[in-house]
Amino acid sequence: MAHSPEVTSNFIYNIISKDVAEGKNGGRVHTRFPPEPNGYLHIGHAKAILLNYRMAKAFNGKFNLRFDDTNPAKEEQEFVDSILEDLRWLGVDWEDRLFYTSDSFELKYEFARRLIKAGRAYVCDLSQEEIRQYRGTLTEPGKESPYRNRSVEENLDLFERMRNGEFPDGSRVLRAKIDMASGNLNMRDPVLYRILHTSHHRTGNKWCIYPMYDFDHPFTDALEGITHSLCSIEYSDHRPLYDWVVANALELMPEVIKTRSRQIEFARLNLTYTVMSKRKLRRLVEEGHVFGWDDPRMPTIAGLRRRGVRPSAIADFTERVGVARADSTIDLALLEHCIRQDLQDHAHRMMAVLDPLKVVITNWPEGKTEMLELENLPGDESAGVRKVPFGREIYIERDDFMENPPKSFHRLAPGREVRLKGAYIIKCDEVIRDRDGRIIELRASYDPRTKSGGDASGKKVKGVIHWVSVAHAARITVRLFENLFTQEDPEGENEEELFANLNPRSLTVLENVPAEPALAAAAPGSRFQFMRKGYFYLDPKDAEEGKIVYNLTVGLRDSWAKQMQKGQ
RNA sequence: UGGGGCGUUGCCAAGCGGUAAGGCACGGGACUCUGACUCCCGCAAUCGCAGGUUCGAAUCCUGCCGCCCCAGCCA
Repeated sequence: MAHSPEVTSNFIYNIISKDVAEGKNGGRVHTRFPPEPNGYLHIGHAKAILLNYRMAKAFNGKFNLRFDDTNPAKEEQEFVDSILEDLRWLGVDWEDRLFYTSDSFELKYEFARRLIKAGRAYVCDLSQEEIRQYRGTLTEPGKESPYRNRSVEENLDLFERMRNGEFPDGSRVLRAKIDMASGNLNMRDPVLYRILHTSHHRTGNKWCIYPMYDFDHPFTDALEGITHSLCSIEYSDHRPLYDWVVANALELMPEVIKTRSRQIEFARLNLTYTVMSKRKLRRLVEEGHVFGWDDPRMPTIAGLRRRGVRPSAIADFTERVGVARADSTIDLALLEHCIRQDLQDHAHRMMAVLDPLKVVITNWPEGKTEMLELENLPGDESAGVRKVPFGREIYIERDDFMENPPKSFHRLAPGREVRLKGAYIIKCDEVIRDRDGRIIELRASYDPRTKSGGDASGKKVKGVIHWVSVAHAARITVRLFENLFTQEDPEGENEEELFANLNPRSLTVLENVPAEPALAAAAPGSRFQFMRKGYFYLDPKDAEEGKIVYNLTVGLRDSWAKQMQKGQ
């Protein structure tokens, strides 16, 4: 079993504990995940999703799913569907609480009206460029809009006419009246509503004004009863505005707003050798560097799923990376470790030879086939056994043979013996070459006394290698993957250089790979360990077209290869 | 020259005034019909730096240094 580490304490858990102990919001805990449907979810989102979900669970609270669809120009149904699929696959449960921020546009409109009546919001006619200029800079205060002191009546009238579609895009906005001299730019009369004559994927053409995130998000949190609104660190600067909106909602909309929601920020996940930015991921897809959002090389949930990673591995990983406020980049090796550990006790062992070299066992009778019994999962009898055909000609991996091996090499070499997994011990007698000197075949002899399970020979060999019978081999396609990026920190690279130097070996397709017959008969979506190679996943998407394609999920650790590398 | 954050081993990360958890990576060894898995052992005289408070500081105070984020009618 994949064992989870002790749930180490984290600062968010500590904050929530304290809030509960103090009886805030009646001691309730209610979290949410608020994706914008404008892209696919990636493993960084998984961290956020599971953090929110776990916090709710840990305190016997609730978890909502809410699509943040305040910008119709960027959002699409395709992404809503993919996000839903990914979340279900991850195993989070929002019960009956699937919401869209657009569900409450009407209430927000009313809230905006009350803000106007309270003299805390106004319609501003400044152009986008003027608003920018009036905002000031990081070091200089802004100046007040000339429209800042319009009467409540005029503001109410103008705002209603904005809603009624009387004004073109960009001509007016609704702004909060806060503080143009604030050191925090977010507080310099932030825009609350803008005019957008764009059809929305849910509300159609009902609205032509749409709320901004900073106005919508805190209100919606409070409306849904969210007690702890977890988000990434770049929103820290927005917290005063978040609090401003929640406080006003509580005061001005007491009939529907009861919760004093609180925002807590944490550092987003970064992984070595991969990018998490939505834009760069989109670029990989749109420029055709990968097959799609679900390409197994992508760090998307869909990509990881298609690679063969199980949700339990992602859950384990997101627990192990921890939660903190410091910027960090997690070593890809940790993810790979979690994936291997998760598959270790589940994936049945099979044999396939990725880089075949033929071996003829000269003392094995021509035409004779023996059905050998192999365990599916050594150490776990409940996983059962299977029959694997063995014959006179077999394939072994080319690198399991060395003509002039160092003494530490435990595999096959001229005059040396090795055990064929689950079969017999063979000795290499002869090396056959083509006219170019390339090794094309080995001749070997087997020792009949050494049959696996009943070896009476007393022989001890160091090496055990996998094999596939030539006469019975099924043929499969195998896809091997390497990182898309060769740089450890691609996010920190110059983007054009980054895309000009993508790893040319990120994908290797091996056709006609000899494999034991069971691999061709497996159900789509099956996961196996190809012995001594790695974990592989029978691609369900290709299976729909009748193709048998195995994707590499993650390779096995290989201390021999590591040793060889060191020697060079 | 403004505001908000962050700095604990190669990478993460506990720690919240009482004398540096854990994981990954790495090195060594055992075991092994997967050079996998598993199991042992090793891996921070020190917590960005410098002062100060204290019997005692990674934890408190002061000052430096370094890194990240913010000037969308994006989220």
